Amino acid sequence: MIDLSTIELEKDVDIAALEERCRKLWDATEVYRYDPEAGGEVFSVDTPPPYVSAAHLHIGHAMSYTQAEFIVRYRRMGGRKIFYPMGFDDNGLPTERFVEKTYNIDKRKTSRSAFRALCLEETKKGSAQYEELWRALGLSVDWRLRYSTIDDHCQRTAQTSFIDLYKKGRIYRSSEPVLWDPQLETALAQADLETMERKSELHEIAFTSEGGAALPISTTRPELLAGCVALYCNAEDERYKPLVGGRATVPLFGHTVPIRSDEEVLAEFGTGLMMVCTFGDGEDVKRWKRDGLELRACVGPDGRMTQLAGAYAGLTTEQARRKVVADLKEAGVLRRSEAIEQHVSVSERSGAPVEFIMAPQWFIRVLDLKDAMLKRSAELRWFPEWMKIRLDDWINGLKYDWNISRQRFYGVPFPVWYCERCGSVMLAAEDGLPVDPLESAAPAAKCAACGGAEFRGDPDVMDTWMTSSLTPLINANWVGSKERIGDMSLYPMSVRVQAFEIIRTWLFYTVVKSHLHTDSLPWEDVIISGWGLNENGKKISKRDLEKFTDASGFNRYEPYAVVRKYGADALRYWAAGSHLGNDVRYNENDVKAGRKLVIKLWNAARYCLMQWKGFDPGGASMAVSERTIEDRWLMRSVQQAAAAATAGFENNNYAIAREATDRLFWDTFCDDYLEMVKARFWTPERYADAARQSAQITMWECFRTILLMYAPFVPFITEDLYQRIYRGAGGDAASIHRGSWPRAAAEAVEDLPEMNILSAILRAVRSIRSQRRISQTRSLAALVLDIGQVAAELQPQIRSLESSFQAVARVREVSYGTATESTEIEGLCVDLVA
RNA sequence: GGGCGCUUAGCUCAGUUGGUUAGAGCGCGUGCUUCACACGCACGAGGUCAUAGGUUCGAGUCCUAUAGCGCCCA
Repeated sequence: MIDLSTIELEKDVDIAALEERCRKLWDATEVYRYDPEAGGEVFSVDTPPPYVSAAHLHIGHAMSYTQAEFIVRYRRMGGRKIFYPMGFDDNGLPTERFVEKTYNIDKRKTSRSAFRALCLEETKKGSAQYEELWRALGLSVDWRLRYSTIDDHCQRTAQTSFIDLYKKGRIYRSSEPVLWDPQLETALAQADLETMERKSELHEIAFTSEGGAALPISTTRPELLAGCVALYCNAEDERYKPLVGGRATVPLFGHTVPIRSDEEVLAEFGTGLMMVCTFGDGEDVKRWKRDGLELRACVGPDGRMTQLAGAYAGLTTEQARRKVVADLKEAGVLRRSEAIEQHVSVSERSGAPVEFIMAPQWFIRVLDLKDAMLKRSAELRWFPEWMKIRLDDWINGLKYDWNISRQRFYGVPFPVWYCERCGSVMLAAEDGLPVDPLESAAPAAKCAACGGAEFRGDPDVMDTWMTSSLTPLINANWVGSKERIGDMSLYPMSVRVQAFEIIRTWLFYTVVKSHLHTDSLPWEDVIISGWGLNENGKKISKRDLEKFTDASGFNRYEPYAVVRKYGADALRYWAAGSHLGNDVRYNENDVKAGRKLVIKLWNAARYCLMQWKGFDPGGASMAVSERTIEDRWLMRSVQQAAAAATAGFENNNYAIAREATDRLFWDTFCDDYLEMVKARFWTPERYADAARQSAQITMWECFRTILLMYAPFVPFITEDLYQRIYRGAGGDAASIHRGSWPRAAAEAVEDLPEMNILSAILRAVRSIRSQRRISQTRSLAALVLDIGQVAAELQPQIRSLESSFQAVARVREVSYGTATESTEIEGLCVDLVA
């Protein structure tokens, strides 16, 4: 005999204490531990390693990580063996930028090792903060699987990737114009660019032909005149055709450049004459490479004009532009200037407009992989499906090979040395990775090519995506690091969950890497989440953290503050409200709704415990056919809701599951069912013991199912109630989160059309009481049923439900006669007699 | 300029393959001290589904165009 009467739930739930109890329990019992030896199919999860540039965590981060976690919890309850790691990206530009700002450091005036030490320091602080938040939110991560992109294992993986691709002939080193951030002074990849709209001026400037004629060109960048190396017109353009092959003189600077033509110059655009400089944009680069033009680099790596710019040397491009325009005007060769809206490519990290700079860099050849990548994209299962187009568009729009060199300090070094004499490349030995070639000697004493004995380590670091594109291989311990848990049986991983703005970077690069290294996809499914938006419909950002602190010091965008005020379950509940792939506007009120749910679950449990007096959950069950109609109806509702929730989760659409569970718990279970059965306990003299037992067993089973259905969303309250009520009563699983997700019941409950009559009466009675301002619970004398107009076949059903009517109407007797209040059942009228 | 998404109640959002009278939460109004919960319950008000056409017996749902918003790319 299991005695439930010893369980006591205090009247007011202490949410903070409850969540703390759960965290301790989960830690102590290692509920979320990945056990390679356990049975069941693996479910492995690849989630974004966030940048750890410290204190910028907002409610949007909390939302997106929680959404991914709903799916993990569902799979865990479904019996899958979960591999759920957490990574931190503490590598690359964002961290460097953060450190530069925090310590007010100029990277040119410090050493690589000193700077890296500061980065590591910040990284440590940041990741500790993240881990604390993730734990507070109840993310069911196995923290032993933590990685950070700067740790030895990740560096080893990234360097191995480099060497593998080098040996496969996928990587080449080339000195050519590359996308350049003049503020951070590093090369960039196409994916590191953003487009910015700005106001600019289009100037029409006259060059001079050999015959002395004015040749006007249109440009937004007159400061590049010093770097002008050619003029181009369309090959069919009659105006300029005769000049092709000749030369033109550049105004202000006086050097002459060839006049050439090709098919692509638009005769209709501007003056039909185009100036090519080294380098203004990708068009210039293309012609320079194709036609073997001269090189006149007039902008340096620091974004300032070079000596080639003569009087303008040392000025920033902005300053030079203004001065050149003024000088052109004075020289009388500026024909007109027109204000225009311009779209410029800027560095995602610094916001600075990019330049093209000549520098030797490492590239991964990807342009020849477009078709293969489109095929991979088609092989992936996308949730939601239409997100696939975003990857396909990106692949189709690729213009450059992937430049993986960055002229920065803090990142994974290239495992490469160059022979000082002949420049040959020497790779590190794979068994000694990771290495820093600036600190370690080259692996051989002599250059294989020339016999030289002097080597120089590559001073650059890898693009941060070079490492993060390997997260599936990092997790699956591709390189076989001894200290790591996990092996290649985890690979390809089950799912990648991420937001859409990094499809072109993280997702694309990861697919590239897996294709090249393992000739496979990195994962089976990809789930793309939306953004949390602030009240203005913009993506929640750091700025919202600064803006929305109220008088009491509470900031509704600060996840910790929200957890303290409403509880982690409440925040999670809000996150579960957005449908997959959709953005959701943040609303503090929606978090409050989550808190209400927690309290409601608690109170429902208290109520059930009251009614379970004398009930032995370990005793014999009751066949469905022996239960009352209300009980069978509840069971059927539970089965239907569980099926709907399961279908939602199978499509990774957790919001559908939450909605189905809400309707079941709030409307069906609390508002209707519990009210219907109260009479069995309040007026026991009117009911057989079997009717009470039927209710007790049904409540016991159904409430447990409701807790299970809510468990992925509100893991704290459901765990606490499970531990207090069900665990002691023969619940075999140590945690509700290891319990089984409700599967389709073996014994399906049949349709119960007569319940429509009962709920129609319930609603009619509530309406009458409300109109007459009678308390819903006050016992009344009689319910009068007027069934004269009711279809004949319904009449026996109505008479058979008499005792149910008496219970829901809370009357002492049911009688038949004339009544005036209509119901949802055609012809059926009712009335109440006080 | 191209692509993707969005536009449904005051607010935040659902609305499955086209099918009775378009739903939920919050907010609002009225009532109920009710013996799980007033952080509650009941009842109610509130929508020409962005606009204009079209297909159909029937359109929030499908098609076309337009406008506005968001994101991505030139």
